[in-house]
Amino acid sequence: MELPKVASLGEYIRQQRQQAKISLRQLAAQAGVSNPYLSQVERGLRKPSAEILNQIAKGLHISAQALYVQAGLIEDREPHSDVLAAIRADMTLTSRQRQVLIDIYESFRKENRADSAQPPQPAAHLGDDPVLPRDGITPDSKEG
Amino acid sequence: MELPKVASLGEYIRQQRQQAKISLRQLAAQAGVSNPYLSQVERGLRKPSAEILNQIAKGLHISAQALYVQAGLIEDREPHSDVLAAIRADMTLTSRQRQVLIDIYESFRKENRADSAQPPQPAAHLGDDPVLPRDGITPDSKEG
DNA sequence: TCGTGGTGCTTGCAGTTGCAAACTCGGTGA
DNA sequence: TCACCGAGTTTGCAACTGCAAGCACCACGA
Repeated sequence: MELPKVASLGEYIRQQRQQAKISLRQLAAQAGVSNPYLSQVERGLRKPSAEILNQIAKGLHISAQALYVQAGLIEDREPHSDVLAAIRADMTLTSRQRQVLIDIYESFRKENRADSAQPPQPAAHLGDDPVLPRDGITPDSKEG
Repeated sequence: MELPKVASLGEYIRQQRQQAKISLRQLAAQAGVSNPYLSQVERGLRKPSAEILNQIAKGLHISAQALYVQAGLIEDREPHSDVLAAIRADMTLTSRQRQVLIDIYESFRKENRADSAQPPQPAAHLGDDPVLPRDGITPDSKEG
């Protein structure tokens, strides 16, 4: 795919700028970028780097992530569930560990889907085996 | 975190890659970038665009935001370690499954803490053995 | 001693980013 | 009518990204 988002990225920036009631040159100055370049970005003629995006976000006093999402550089929400997003974002894990958790999680979901269309039923044959050290874990078995 | 910025980005990527036990070329292939360029990025000779960063993150199975933070493109105010919260909030899992995931996650973290003060260590001995559901899981452990 | 296949690194180049300078257009005052 | 000012835009260029091709090195087997 081309970059469908880029077009809207510029519009989004321009929109935000106009809502802030500041001129292109003003924003350019606040963001520390040149005004010609900002002009081109707003019109979708250039695809700004993340660094520039970051500066523009600061100039607009909005979150950089909002712009990254607009630019298609970040998924608005992680493609799958929040669990996967959280696992992926957890920098205290090794990639190997991450992969294990992801594999297990996905297999759980697949299993739940496969067993029947029903949501989470007993389906314990997987989780039945403690498998791992339970130290001071809070069972927290509140299933919905 | 107390991590420097762009300079450490390359090191961080290399570290993550080596922990995943994959070669530079492998990661380059998985990320869809050229291996010479990835080499330069890892050595801090080039500053990758957000798009490339995004692809590298996918190749490493880590969140793009983690890399953006490393690159100094995003302020690190992401509540990244919400794995437990996400797991607990996931209604598609059975409580058993939840418990398994939590156990594993806790053990991973404990292990990383115990092995040394450093966050992510090889620590493959846990992740290496799937331990779990061999139903439909694809461990996908594509290591060397 | 070769050849083969695996690392990672260097080089040269096409394409892009981002900027400085200069431009157009509309409004204001003498 | 001028000159001036500020809005956004166009142009030309240095600097950079990212890739293809190829290099250097090492381990292994014939």
